Amino acid sequence: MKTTQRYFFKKQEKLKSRKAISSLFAEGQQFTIFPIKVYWQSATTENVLQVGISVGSKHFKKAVDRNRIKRLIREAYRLQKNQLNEHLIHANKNLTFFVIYIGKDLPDYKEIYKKTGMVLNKLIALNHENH
RNA sequence: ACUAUCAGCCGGUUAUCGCUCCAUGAAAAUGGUGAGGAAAGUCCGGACAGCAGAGGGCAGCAUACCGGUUAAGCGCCGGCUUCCCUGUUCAGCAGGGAAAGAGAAAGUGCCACAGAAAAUAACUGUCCUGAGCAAUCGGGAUGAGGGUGAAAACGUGAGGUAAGAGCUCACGGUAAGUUUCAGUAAUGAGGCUUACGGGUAAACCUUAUGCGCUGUAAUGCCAUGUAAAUCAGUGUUGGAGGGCGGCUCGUCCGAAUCGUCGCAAGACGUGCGCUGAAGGGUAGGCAGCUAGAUUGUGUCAGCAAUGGCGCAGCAAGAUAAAUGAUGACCUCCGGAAUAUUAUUCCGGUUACAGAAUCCGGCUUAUGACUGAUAGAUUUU
RNA sequence: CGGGAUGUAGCGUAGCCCGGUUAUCGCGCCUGGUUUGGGACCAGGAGGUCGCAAGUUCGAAUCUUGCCAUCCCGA
Repeated sequence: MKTTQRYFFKKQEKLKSRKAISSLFAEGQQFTIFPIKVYWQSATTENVLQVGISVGSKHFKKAVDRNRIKRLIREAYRLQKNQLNEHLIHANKNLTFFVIYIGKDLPDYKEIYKKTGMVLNKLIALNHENH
């Protein structure tokens, strides 16, 4: 896979199954890098990486703000996920995780980019330990 | 220059990376496509879908000046009446605005405090009269004067009377009935008769008109399931239960029997109906799902809302839910410097806000610019 | 997407149906007393745009309408 310089984020990479999400909340592990909270779960079956993004409607009442935050996180994830993906291919692992924005203020793109990078590094580290 | 209202309008091009859907393709990929005036609130009205449909009565809900408009409406347009403001004038007229604008003269209730009394009025008063030396007390008539209050029993004047009173009369006001004219109608202008009985219906209510219920998480199909399964109660044909969605009348539907014991009545088991318990499965795909009371424009009819006809166009369909990120240039705005035309630099290019079945309205949120109308102040 | 309920002092509540005189109660708060001091107790007091706005009425926490916020239910 030398053509990983392309930064896709296709439908298959989104976490869409209602069942999978509820089991993730029930059984998955979690950590927080403010203002982002992550639930994650890994297994050693197929090589699949799926992610879901959400913003609580308690702090952001308007759909415009929620959509904006989700778009920013998605963009940041898209540009930085390749390292995580390569690591998973090497380890032959399956990872699903769910990102929740728990801050109260509208962030700007640079901050989100930085924090998302930290989250992904932490996920890599955690999976390395587990292995 | 400021404020208010109404109408229009939401920057453009391009590069890199990326997303939804569609088409082509074996695939890689290529091409096309992609959010508003409110997409919002869910306040009205429909379309569409499912369920239920022999009906009567009651209850419930909604609407409430008149006409038009529309698929429909608590919307919109035009008119009427009442009220408010402004101007002119002293009769009203003109302009603007508001109205949940049927009925209080069908009935019931309520009207705090104050006041004699808050709706079959009588504290003080006035008059007549009886008792008494007198002060005063008793009987009757009356509803004019008095203060209170948001509201006080048609108004003014005259007659009348023991004192008074719409008790009578003149003028005026309001309401009801009837009638003439104008108007499609609400209503207006008059005639005649009768009455004068406060407010509140966003208190109960009355009258008239209309109304089945549930909503795309509707609904249909497919997939999944030891599941037409298990346990308990109850009924089994003068009958459990159910429908006509609230109640009732009336009416209709409605289960299956068989075996054993017994002379029979009946008992037990089984099947079926109803109710409940415990438990199991799916919470995934497809359809519904976007071409329609459609959008733009011209013209005709109409005071207008709106409608007819012609021409051109096709304009999101996601489902943990696409329409994004970073730059560049142009345009526009603001500031600073050089400078008076202009150039350079810096900052901004946005408010409210994101489709979720689809339409027509209403309500609410909103920045900049352009145009129109109205208002007031300052400067010249 | 559809449906429903509730907003009253810092907190929890009554009053709302059927409008009326200074808006109720408990905890908390403040002041004073009691105590060596604190707590408890006693006495007194403050604190309310009744979620916001408009309307009906002589008069609105209460009735009506429109907004705002919070909470709940539904395949």
